Amino acid sequence: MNRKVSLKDIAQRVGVSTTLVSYVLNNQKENRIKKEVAQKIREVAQELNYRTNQIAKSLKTRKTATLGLIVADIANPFSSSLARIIEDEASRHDYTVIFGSSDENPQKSRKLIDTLLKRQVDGLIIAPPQEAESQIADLQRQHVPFVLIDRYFPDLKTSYVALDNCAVAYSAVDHLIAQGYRRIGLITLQSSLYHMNERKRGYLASLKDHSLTLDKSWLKEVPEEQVKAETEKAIGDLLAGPQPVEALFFTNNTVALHGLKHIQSLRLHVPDDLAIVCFDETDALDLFSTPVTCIRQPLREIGQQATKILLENIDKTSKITQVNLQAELVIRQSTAQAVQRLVH
Amino acid sequence: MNRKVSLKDIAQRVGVSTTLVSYVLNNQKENRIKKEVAQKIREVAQELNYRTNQIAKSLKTRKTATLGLIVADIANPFSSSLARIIEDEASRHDYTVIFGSSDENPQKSRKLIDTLLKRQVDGLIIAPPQEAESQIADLQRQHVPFVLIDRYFPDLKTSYVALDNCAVAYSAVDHLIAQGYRRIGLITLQSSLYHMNERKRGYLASLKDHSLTLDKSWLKEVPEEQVKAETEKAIGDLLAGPQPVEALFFTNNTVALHGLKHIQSLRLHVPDDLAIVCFDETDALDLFSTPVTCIRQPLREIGQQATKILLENIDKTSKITQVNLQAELVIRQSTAQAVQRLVH
DNA sequence: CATTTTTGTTTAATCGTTTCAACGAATCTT
DNA sequence: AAGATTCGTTGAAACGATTAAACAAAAATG
Repeated sequence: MNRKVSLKDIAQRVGVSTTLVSYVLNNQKENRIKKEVAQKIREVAQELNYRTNQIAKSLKTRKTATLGLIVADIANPFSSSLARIIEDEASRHDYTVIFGSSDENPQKSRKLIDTLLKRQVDGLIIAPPQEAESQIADLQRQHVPFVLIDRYFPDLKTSYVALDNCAVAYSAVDHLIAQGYRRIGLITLQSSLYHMNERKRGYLASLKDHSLTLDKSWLKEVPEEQVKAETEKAIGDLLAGPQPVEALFFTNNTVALHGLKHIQSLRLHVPDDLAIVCFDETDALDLFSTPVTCIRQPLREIGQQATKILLENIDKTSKITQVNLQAELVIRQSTAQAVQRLVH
Repeated sequence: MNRKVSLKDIAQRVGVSTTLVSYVLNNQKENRIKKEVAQKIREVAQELNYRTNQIAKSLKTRKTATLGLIVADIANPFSSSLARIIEDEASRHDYTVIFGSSDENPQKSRKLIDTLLKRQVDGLIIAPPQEAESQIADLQRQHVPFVLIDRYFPDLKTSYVALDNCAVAYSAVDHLIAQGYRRIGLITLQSSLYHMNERKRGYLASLKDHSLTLDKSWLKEVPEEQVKAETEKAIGDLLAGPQPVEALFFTNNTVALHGLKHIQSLRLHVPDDLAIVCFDETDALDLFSTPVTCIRQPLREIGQQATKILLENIDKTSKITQVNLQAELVIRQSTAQAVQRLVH
């Protein structure tokens, strides 16, 4: 095919050295270079439709102006919304983003990190899956600039931007109790990840602080591989028997989506038959019959902070920044007073 | 910081040339190289935690093993689902993906294309925005391998993977008519894009073929910038007056989402008060009170075909491949017989 | 006018790979 | 045993940019 236009091509055409062309196109040594020559170089560059070979530039400068982003699944609205924010933030600083989905799988995550580092990304933003602690520790050992988002490992001194998951889960359950609900179920993902367990911890702590007896069977952990089927089963279990739960707390958007679909298909009335709180605010929730009380994560803040911290770590000295953000409990109809419920 | 390990480092450590190290690590000239030396090189590479500098390799080989992906908005589930499929497909061939969102804006799109080409991506997968025809023509002139997805320009002889939008829109309206609906409204985006107009065309053609008089006011085109407010206004208009529409056809997921939310808030009963068909099947639809009849795009097929065509175009001769896929009309409760409706 | 300074430009090394061509040594021909 | 092959390895030139250092030519200085 037709070889791409290089500095050399422009240099030859104008009759100068590539150095000069480089200086002109990078606006360097401006006061030194003759106006007419600079002008001519720019004209020819334009005319030949010259485009910097960023690969060559990167090799020389050891900077790719590229960030690597590893999320659980780019098709999940949580990940893709975050990706969009990070893209915009990166772009404002003339960085581009290479991404990959780990599927919550540590092998994939390791492979992705390797691929991205081979490509010499300047830094990484990672939502690490389970059992990725050693990979992250490796990164640190190799002095790779990175920031964790959404999840982190409390035993590792790394930069991260995450929520105070325990606190917001606590407040959600608090709210349910204040609304008069007593038998409150939790449906969460079976996971060793800290952030998920923090959500569980918040739930348990709230129940305990209100001296509510906890029925162990109210806490359902569904395996990652069978979310839909297992969530449906969990709901069935929680509603069966003489003492069904009065409220349900879903700890992430996947569980929530499947759960709500199932509740819909069971023709349960929310909140009359069952009150609902969801972690994560997604577009989908708006179509549910009853407006759903949910925990709104400050996605913009997470994405922007993560990018900011990473960029700082890239061109300055590497210091560790840990950001814990507050999430907001958005109260809607799905957790209306249990009293009202009785009036019905 | 600590410089990265290079071939040279391994070569020095083993006491051979970088050439030999390169051969060994790339599994070349295997029959020529002494087993023990190869073994030793591999050991040292492992020990030093060597990672190919893909940038240097790319400069030399003129291949980056990277695809550029330009979508309208990675945060939109349509785009992100497609992105995920393309990611997987690319990854199977050891390619990675750099992405960018154009926001339906030709300036952004042009800038993105430029950025990605500077980074020497081997090819592009693009969902082009309005007024991007000239950019695409430029790409063609520069012999850049690319494939358009979702949208294309009928006047341009380029590779693309898209739907037969007219046909599936026609069949959707056909279905509504068969179900007994006569006054059928369309809410679409104001756009010069061919695929959007094809959807409109299918709607009009179906009405015409069934000799239904078309009230011009049934066709609402909402501007991209004010989708929510304008969609709500359009629904208001269509339902006002003595002859409100009996059915509504939304031509994309954004309009559909806002539309359904509004219908929900108006406490309209679907399909009794209003039948609904949506373009695009998204998770969100499942939470709507009535299961929604919708047009399911073969996303996997689109993503896989696009990637396949692009990869073929990259390493072989460039030929133009145009793929028109059929979409599926998934019939659900939201378009139940109008007869049933009257029985109520 | 000789010297220094400034101006405008170029030479050449470098980034970390790949890969062709060349090489000496060992082995095979005949 | 001399020449031709094969074996195992290396030298060196790319790829396309950046950039420190060098360099003439012109201008300023005393």
